[in-house]
Amino acid sequence: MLSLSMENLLKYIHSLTNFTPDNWCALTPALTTVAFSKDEYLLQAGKVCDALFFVSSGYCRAFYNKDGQDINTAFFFENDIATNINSLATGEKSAFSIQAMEPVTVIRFDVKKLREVSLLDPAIEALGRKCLQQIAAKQEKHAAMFKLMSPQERYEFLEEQDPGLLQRVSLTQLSSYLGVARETLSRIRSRR
Amino acid sequence: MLSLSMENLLKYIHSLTNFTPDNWCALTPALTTVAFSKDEYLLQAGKVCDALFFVSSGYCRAFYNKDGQDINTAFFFENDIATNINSLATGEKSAFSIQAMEPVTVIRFDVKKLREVSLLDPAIEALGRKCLQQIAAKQEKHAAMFKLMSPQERYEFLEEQDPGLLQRVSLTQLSSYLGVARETLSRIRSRR
DNA sequence: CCCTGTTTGTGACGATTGTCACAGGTTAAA
DNA sequence: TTTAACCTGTGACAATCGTCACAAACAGGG
Repeated sequence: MLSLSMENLLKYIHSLTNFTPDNWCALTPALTTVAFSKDEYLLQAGKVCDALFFVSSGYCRAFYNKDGQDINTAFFFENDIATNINSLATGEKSAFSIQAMEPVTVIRFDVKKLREVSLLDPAIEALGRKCLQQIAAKQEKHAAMFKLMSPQERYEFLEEQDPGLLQRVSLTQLSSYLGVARETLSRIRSRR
Repeated sequence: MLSLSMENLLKYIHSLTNFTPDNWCALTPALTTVAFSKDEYLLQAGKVCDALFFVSSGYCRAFYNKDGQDINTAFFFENDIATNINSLATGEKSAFSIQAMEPVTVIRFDVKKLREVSLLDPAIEALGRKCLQQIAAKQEKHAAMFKLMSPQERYEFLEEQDPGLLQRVSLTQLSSYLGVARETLSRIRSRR
């Protein structure tokens, strides 16, 4: 009997790639279900990232700390994958942290074990590539938002593309994600 | 006997992953060497991206067109891989173009053929994943630059991290890459 | 060598945003 | 209910940047 978290993950995997019960069996040794309470860290800046996290419930933020200030660069909701690709690939220390914003349950992919099981089953390698693609695509969208739009346009873009995010993330947290001061975001909201 | 371009590519591949002569033989059917003259398009906005380009000589830019204005989001020099991951993965039309800024020679990876040979040789799938990682890592760096730094800091960051880029890219082209007006970049330069 | 088109530098000015200060609201624990 | 901590709204002001206009420098073709 699968847990609810595992069922969500299985659905997610099937949306990406063909996956047989055998592939699933090969993958499961790399997986563990983990619960984080609010404000706990999934990944701390300065440490090497050695896992991917499939968010099953709750949500997280990724943030850099610049001169004592937090700057959010991503939010991860249900059925998103949170990780630091760079640190994962190179083994360098992570430049940002990932933190639970609510009580969160995730399925943790241990990278070391993932590498082992990838060798045994190429379907897992293929899944890894698909996940990477998803993450890269999400990054590219967010980056394009910054390069092409004014702060106000960025806000309006999110209203269209990701209204759920605006519902769940507080103004203070959202402001740094949009690259503006908290006060400016407050004014953007009030003038509409 | 391998061409110079192919030798460069082989070096690049070996820097990413272990690759046997057999792997190379399996890969070559997906490769062609292509020359572009200055201003020619490797990829046009509105068309679906069906290839990756390994830049062997010369350099290219990726740019969005917003309200008639070009906004550069990446430059690809020798031994970089230029493509649109999103369009490649989803089959959607590309939102940006890739254009030769000098006479350019590339090795073109045909995606359709790449998918065929990946099935035959898992080492090619693994190479694909490594390339994706590289591209995603590069994207993440550039995005972080935008989210964490002021225009002046971005310029100074490039001076440190990528001085070659500043040497080869004209002020006008560079300004949109840094997210500032041409005049502002000129002033940033003059006040140092 | 000159001419033409393109690129770069600079001044003036207005618009947008960040910063600082503080007031009103909300939430959760005592 | 009260209190304290936190989040949000708002005004004033300074700093930064974009826009417009034009001059200077540069590059390539005749």
